[in-house]
Amino acid sequence: MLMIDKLSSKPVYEQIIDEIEKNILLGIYPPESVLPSLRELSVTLSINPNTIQKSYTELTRRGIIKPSPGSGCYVSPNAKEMIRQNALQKLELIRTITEELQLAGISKEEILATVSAVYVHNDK
Amino acid sequence: MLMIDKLSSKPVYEQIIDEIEKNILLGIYPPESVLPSLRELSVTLSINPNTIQKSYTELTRRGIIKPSPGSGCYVSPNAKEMIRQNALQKLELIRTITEELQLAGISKEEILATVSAVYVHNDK
Amino acid sequence: MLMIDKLSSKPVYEQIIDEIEKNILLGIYPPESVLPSLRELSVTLSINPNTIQKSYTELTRRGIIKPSPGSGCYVSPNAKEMIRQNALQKLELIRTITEELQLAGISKEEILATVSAVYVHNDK
Amino acid sequence: MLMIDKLSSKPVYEQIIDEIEKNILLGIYPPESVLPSLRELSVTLSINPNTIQKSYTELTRRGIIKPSPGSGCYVSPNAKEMIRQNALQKLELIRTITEELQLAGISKEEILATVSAVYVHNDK
DNA sequence: GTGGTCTAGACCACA
DNA sequence: GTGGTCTAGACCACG
Repeated sequence: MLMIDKLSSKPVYEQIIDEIEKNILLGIYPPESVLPSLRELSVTLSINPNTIQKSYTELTRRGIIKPSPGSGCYVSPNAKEMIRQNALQKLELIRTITEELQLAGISKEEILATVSAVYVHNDK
Repeated sequence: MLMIDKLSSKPVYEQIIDEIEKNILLGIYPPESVLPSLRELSVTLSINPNTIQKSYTELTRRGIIKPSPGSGCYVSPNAKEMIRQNALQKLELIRTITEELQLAGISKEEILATVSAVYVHNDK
Repeated sequence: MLMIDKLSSKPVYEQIIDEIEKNILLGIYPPESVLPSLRELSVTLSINPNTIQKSYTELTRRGIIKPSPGSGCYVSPNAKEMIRQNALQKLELIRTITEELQLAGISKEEILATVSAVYVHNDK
Repeated sequence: MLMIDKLSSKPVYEQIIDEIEKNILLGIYPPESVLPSLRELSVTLSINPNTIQKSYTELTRRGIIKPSPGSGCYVSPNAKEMIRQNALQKLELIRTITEELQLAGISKEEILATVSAVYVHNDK
């Protein structure tokens, strides 16, 4: 099941992408398996099929899923690796925010502690 | 004075906010000093006055500047502290992104290195 | 017998057509020989009979095979010639793509090299 | 003016992409210039704004144009180079078709002649 | 049934 | 005004 918050400022289609990537990483959607159909997700999430389609199109462009019209959408064999590659681009975002924080007088230690806390927390 | 990139993906009004905050932190706009007028910025930056106005309104909301009807806007006495408090909220964003990166299989070291690189680089 | 990749972006029914044409050209399906039945292909390839049917219908339309009610489909005597004629239409597609490549600044030599490489490679 | 054939099998949004790329290559839309707005194109071409949007989104993804919400879409400074890079992927398509033609018994010379004819024709 | 394209019309943030 | 997102509903090719 995908968790979508329609009131979030993050676009719904991006939330769907993130949730599906998460499920693939967690093994809920294993490689080669079939994803829920556009219409099925549309009904269960109460979201317009076009919005789901937009998410699937982007996932396809990233090489994470593979659509087969008339058959369904399948998780790519190398989906996890593709997700990792796309995630690396977020490091650039980290860099940008860090620059802003530095300028505002936030110490390096505060940021490093925030990052480390995430890893420590989930290592339990 | 203010460096604005109209083609940036960051909205112009946010760029103006960031630039003014930067100038305050650098002491270019000292506490109690008067900021450039709406019209002045509008002309020198070739930017719609409504956009400047939006930036000033947001800076006022954050307690960083104070409007003085008829005589422009002034830098708040505690502007630097207000900027720092607002920046702290961005740490939450760092946390969210870090969680996504962790799930995608990015190591803690990669993120810490990215953050450290920013501080090392600007300490030169 | 037939190599079908269900995850290919090329529709399955087109893959079937191409594979059958290939087998005819290679002499695996000689003129006047009988083709595998709909049910047989459907079972061995795990493909919907409607899809096989669509391929056979198209091959019939092209004059490459001939249905014989009650006793399967037969390879036309002039099948190879019909295949060649249909292939010639693809030259038009080559022409269209070439025009686009030329406009984009791709040199003639790059395209000629690509084409020649295919023939050299398969002449081994 | 963009030439769009709504009856073509090629999707309208792809035709729009191709036409805009063509105009950029021809210098009709110079680097840094503003493209027609979504609504303007929608009216002049009698095509739904969402379809135009889809084209602009893809052009943005390819790094050919740069949207600036509230201001318009601008041609990237390095648009021509980005178009060339994307065009190179079409060489792979040429390769695939050539393989099919070879299998069908089409000689290398026929294909080379087709390609050369395009360049000779437009060199006049 | 599936994914892919297109239209129509609405709402939002931004300039 | 601009681009971006979303909904609603239709049609197509494919399996």
